[in-house]
Amino acid sequence: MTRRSDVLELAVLGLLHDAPMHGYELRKRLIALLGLGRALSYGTLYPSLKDLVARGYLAEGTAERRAPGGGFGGRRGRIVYELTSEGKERFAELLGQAGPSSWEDEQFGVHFAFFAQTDAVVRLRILEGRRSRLVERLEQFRAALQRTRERLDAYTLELQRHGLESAEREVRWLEELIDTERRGGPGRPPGPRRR
Amino acid sequence: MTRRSDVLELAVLGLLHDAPMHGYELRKRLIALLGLGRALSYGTLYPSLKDLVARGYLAEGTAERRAPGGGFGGRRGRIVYELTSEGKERFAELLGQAGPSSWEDEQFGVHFAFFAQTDAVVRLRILEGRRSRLVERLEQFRAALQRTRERLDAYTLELQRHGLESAEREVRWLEELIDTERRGGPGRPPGPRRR
DNA sequence: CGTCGATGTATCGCTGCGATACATCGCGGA
DNA sequence: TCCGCGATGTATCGCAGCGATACATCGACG
Repeated sequence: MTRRSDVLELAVLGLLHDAPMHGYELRKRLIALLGLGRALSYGTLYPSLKDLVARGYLAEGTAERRAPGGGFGGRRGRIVYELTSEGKERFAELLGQAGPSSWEDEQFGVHFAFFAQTDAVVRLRILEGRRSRLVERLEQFRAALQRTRERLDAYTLELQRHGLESAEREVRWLEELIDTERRGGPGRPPGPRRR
Repeated sequence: MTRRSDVLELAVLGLLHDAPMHGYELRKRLIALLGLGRALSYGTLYPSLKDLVARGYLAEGTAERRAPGGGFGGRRGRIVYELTSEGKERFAELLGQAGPSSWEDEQFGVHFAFFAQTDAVVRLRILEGRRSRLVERLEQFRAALQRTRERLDAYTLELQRHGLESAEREVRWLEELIDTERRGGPGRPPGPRRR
């Protein structure tokens, strides 16, 4: 499962939790947040927003935007989306989940992005789940490589080597994060942090 | 542009260039080749194969596979796909192209995978195109980060930092490849290579 | 005053992904 | 002996969502 819209639900709720926004702005933030190379399409975003409104998690507000000269002016004003209280509950609920879906590729990024608002126990569970997921993939990959090594030309071999190295580095990064997490996390250690 | 099927066209042609294969096997190889985390669906592969057959690049051969005991046995035998001579020409044509599409994310991987069969000039052009594409992305990313740095919490910051570092490493990798390429490439220096 | 690029909302066609169905094979265990 | 199960294998269907496009307003710049 884990449709694109699932990722979107958490991300949108999270972004709007900080401040109300309209679609265009939301889209830019989402792309930055998710590190999407491929741009997120409006054909994905707007239907998703409509769905969230229909489910009662978002409210649409129309911000007046009239031409200084007046007249009838601003037809088609911008639409500002805002979290309802149900939306806030839903966000908290999603943040509390730490199942397999939380550490699949795309979901992980979003969950991580909101770690500052996430419970420490959940954070750790997600990081560890993600790590074992990656390690598992790594094993499989190494095994496959082993089986076909002698059949490969220099370029293919280099490509595989590079892929393997990236994956290993990813695991090491996670391990450091887990370690930091266990001794208090980067966010809020006992003493208050500056700004 | 650059639909999934475009990537598939080159990849399929390239894999079948080495040896005829049936769909199931082809799919496994494609996934390994493209480093696809998300599995390539048959709903993508089979229609694509049909299209290639219709365009005359592939020929379908049915390999008999009857039960030892005989009988009517092998209904629905496996279908072996094989490159036609037009297919070979098409493959060579695609390998010779070095346009922007060759160094976009997914296309680049496939092109790289067949570098051993690619002309040295084209190889270099693709590598350099890819590099400047990545550098460009990097710049944008850095600028965006600069603009929002102080608004970010520790976790988001760490995520961005990690993304940036990965991208930088990717560029360095490409630079090494370009360098190697300029002094003769890993594949075929003057002397002949074993096997 | 014109126009150009950024901001902004919205929809439509078609690609291709996930799920599923169906069939045969070799294997290990009751 | 034969049953079940997982791997091998071909095939299609629903529908999510991506790319393209249309349309409108804005500020900036010459």
